[in-house]
Amino acid sequence: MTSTPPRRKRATVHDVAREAGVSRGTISRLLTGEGYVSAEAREAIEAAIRKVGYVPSTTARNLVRQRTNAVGFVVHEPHSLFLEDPNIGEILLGANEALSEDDYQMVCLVIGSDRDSERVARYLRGGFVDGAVVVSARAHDPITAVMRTSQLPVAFVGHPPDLQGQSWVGIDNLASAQEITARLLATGRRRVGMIAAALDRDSGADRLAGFTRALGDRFDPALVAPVDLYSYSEGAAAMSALLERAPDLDGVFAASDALAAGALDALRRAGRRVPEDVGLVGFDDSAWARRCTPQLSTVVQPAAGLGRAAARSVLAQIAGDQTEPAAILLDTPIAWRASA
Amino acid sequence: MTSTPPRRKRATVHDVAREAGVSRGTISRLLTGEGYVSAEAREAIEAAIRKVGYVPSTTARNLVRQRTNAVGFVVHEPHSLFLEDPNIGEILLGANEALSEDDYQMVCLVIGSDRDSERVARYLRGGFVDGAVVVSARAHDPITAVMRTSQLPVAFVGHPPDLQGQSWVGIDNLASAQEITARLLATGRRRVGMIAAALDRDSGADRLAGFTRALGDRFDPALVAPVDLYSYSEGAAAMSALLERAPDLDGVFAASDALAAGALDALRRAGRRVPEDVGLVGFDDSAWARRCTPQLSTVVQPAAGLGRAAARSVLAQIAGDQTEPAAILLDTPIAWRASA
DNA sequence: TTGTATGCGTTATCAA
DNA sequence: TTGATAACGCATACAA
Repeated sequence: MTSTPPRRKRATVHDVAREAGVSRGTISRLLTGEGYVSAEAREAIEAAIRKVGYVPSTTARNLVRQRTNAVGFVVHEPHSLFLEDPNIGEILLGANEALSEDDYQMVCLVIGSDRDSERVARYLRGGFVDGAVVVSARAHDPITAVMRTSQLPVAFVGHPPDLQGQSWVGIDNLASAQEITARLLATGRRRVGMIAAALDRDSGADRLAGFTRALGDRFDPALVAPVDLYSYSEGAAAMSALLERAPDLDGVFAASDALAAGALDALRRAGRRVPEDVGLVGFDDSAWARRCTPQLSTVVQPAAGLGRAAARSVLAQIAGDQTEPAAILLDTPIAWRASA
Repeated sequence: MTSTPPRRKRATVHDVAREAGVSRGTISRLLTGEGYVSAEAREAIEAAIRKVGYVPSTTARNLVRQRTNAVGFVVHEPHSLFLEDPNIGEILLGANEALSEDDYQMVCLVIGSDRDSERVARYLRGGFVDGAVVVSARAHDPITAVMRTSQLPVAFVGHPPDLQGQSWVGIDNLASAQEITARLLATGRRRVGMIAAALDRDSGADRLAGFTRALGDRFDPALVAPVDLYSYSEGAAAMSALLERAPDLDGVFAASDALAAGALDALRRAGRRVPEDVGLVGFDDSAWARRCTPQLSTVVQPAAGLGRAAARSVLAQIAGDQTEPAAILLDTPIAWRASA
């Protein structure tokens, strides 16, 4: 035995053909399931395949078929958003499920830097995939432009503001924020604040708008604490700041459950009881919501459903069934628990 | 405007050649940076490329070059492990970073079903990637066998028991579990239990072994509560069960921070103070650890480092720099905080 | 039912 | 410095 393994060259149809004593065409027909292959030919081929250890080259097949049966799942990851956002994992699983049903391979591409961004763009346009699901894109992300100019079927989860003529799926952030705020007000709270986040994305801006609308005349801009990310620590910090500015606060709408969880701890540290002194509601119904004590009242975001819907849209576009760009809105029930 | 967009066929080198009035060879040399192309040729080509909207076909390029400059990142996802395990995200990011530095594209493939498993196997063996990082594989996962028979460069994060002749990176679960248990004992605890998880993986089994070894004669099997997943809810349930069996418990080692967080809540509900009545330590130093009150004392798992090391190993194998299978162990310092 | 020939869009080799 | 031409490994239309 030499120390370097022989690293055999991979076997090709050619090798199988020679071994089985048939032509390459016959083999191809067998593998693609086109039919028209005799029982004896089939057996000879199958034996030969095992013997030479043949595995079809997807690359070559893709080239001639002009499609890959793969769909990209592109996730932007500005500052570990990928880790903090509990929705992305669910969206990914939902998309994978839908693609898997049609025997499409999901390839997840994460963009963590400008360099990644360019490489992913090359990958997408280079014919590696037949379409893409893009999640958590922000305004002016280069990938948005790439998807516009390339002819690739695409569906966005959430819609970056500069979207045009492309499909997206999402929820009605404004309406659901308005609804849960109204519900919080209905418990008798008089001084209600909000921890807003990611105002440069539609989700963030719309949730704030919904909050504002629900409050109407009672809206007080001083009771809004804007932060960058939907994270636990930002929630705690914002809550402390809010309490400092308005000690008489008796209700809070946090733009995500992670923020709410942070806020909850900050409230506890400040000696406020929830829900007795302060009513608290969140958004997402992520794992956070049930983990908190008391459990959070929150807007249920159908994350897996979003992934599925986006994937299905891409598949429909690939199949030619969906030629017009579509906007799909999914329902967002409210889970009313103990925090308000 | 018709309702169906014209969906132009993509331009090829051929088109560019005709437009620029040069041969395909010259274009190829320009694009691949081989040199030997005159200034005027370059300009003509660049103009032509813009005009016809040419984008090189990665598929065709891969076929002739016999490599893709892509590396797979395979993650098994039995029952939403992907969502619960905070390490995977970090590992992924670390791997992506290392691959990105060498201008390799990371493609993340998630296996959520048997069907996925087969498709991913095809994808991997079909020449779609030059190598793969495999994370959280269990014993007898089909993918492990696939990686063995295919000649693909691979590095596992953690090592499934039936690994042979393949590289892996990990931590010394046994030693670090032993160390933190000893440290817990050093605080004067006399009745120390453990919440063990995922005993069918090396990580889970080794952590239990380390715990056992640290306790020596004092080890009492009745104080071990085994669960399936490293999850918050399993931790809470296991802690309750443990308290029922052994009310005099004064110390707990949870096999992960998520478990510890669940245990913490269960302890609190049972009226036990941490760390006064019960000392609690975890494992991972994930976001959970700092989020708990009190913050968890825990073993620091270098998740991003694991991803980087695995990716580097694969890159080295692709480059031919690493011909022998290697086992790489990373350090695991202990973060001693307030929970014990 | 099978074999043959051509094409998929590149890169690489060699003359020119 | 450039241009023809042969791979790369497979699918497929067509002839047998």
